[in-house]
Amino acid sequence: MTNNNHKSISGMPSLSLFRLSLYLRYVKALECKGVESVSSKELSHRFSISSALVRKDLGFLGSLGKRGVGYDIAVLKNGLISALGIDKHWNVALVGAGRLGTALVRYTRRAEGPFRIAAILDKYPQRMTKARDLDMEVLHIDSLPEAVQERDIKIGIISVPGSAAQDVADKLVAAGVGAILNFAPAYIEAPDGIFVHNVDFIVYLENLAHHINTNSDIAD
Amino acid sequence: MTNNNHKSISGMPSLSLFRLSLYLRYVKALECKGVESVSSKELSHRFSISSALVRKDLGFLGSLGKRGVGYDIAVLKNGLISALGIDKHWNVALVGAGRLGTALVRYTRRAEGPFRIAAILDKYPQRMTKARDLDMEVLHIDSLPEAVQERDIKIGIISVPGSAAQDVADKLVAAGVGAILNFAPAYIEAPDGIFVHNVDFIVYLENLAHHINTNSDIAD
DNA sequence: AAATGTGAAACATTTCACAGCT
DNA sequence: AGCTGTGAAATGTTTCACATTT
Repeated sequence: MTNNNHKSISGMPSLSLFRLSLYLRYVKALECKGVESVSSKELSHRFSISSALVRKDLGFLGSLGKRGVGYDIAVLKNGLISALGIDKHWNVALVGAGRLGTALVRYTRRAEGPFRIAAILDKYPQRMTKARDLDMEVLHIDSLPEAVQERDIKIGIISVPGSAAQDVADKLVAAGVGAILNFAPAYIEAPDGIFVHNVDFIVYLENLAHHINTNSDIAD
Repeated sequence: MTNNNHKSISGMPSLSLFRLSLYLRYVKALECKGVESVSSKELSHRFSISSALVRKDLGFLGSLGKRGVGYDIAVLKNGLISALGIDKHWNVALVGAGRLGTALVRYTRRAEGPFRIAAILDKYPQRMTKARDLDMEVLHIDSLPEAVQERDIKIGIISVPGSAAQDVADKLVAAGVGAILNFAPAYIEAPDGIFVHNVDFIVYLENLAHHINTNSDIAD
């Protein structure tokens, strides 16, 4: 009975995948409290969705639940970790050692999860005094290819100014990463097969502005 | 012919709304270059979507295009700004003046958009030496209600540790904000009518890990 | 009795295809 | 000729409803 078999769930809706991460964090919290099992109903309340949707989401992991009982915390946690592909460590390169980049490095370390900042790079490594307390050398961006190869880096994080973002993305792709998380205020693209998430602060604020305007007419 | 009439597009798909922000940034860039008009085809290429979808999205703003020609840049820009509800300034409160918070403040200022950080708050304002170069007093979190009232703050940004996030969210809601942007590693909830975006770094990384695993079998 | 797992229905979003302007 | 705007079809996602299991 191996549990090393990566499920590799390709047909899962992308929103389901995001929710799996939320479930995992909640399940971990329950585990810390010593809880032994959880129902789709409890999860549905926590995240304001329907219990049927929770069951559909968890159905992608296989039949992990017990009818009449619920989901065993340990089984569910393992299933989620396996489905998310975080049952091993992932080395990450962070490009842009400014304030945001430094915050992200510290944040990743504190999370103590499967993600390791294996390299920090910048165009001006010597100027990055902000990053000094990170206990890690800031490399010049030109050493990206070697860093990615030698340190088996699969994911790149971009925290440079918007004007430099696409260029950095191209370099990350050329160096061989498989996915990019972009925090710069620019929509970047990558070739097929390279996954990109553009996380744009201003886009979220604009979204909220619209919602406030539309919902409750607080217009002036 | 007023152009102050807020369109208040309620029935727009939420993904369309996000794309409007992307279109706006691109349209602004074209405007700077002196371009006069743009087609749905060009926009569709830029964002790797179908041109029909672009036209559907822009259709929510009204019939702004000219058949056989395309969309006038100035007209489109105004339409997007109006639809997004950013044809006026929005005062924002940022809670959590650590590294991430400081980065977000500077980022917002640099963007020179409609969003103004009108108050920065923290549980330990005096300790926030990182925020010193922001040229703004860091207030104690207890003065949130007065700050929100006096400064007409409609949006709250949370950049505190995950354990404090829901508590801060509750305080923001009590103080009267209409929407919350949460960067803390916690899924926070708010009453109906208050919009929340949970932007969770780790969730994005887990998502990418899954995609890499699923797509190209780099699994050892 | 309680909760899962799942087809089928309902709903939402995207693409297709083409009529209608410029 | 070129491009928008838009019903209709296709696709994707969520909810419903209930048989099934503990």
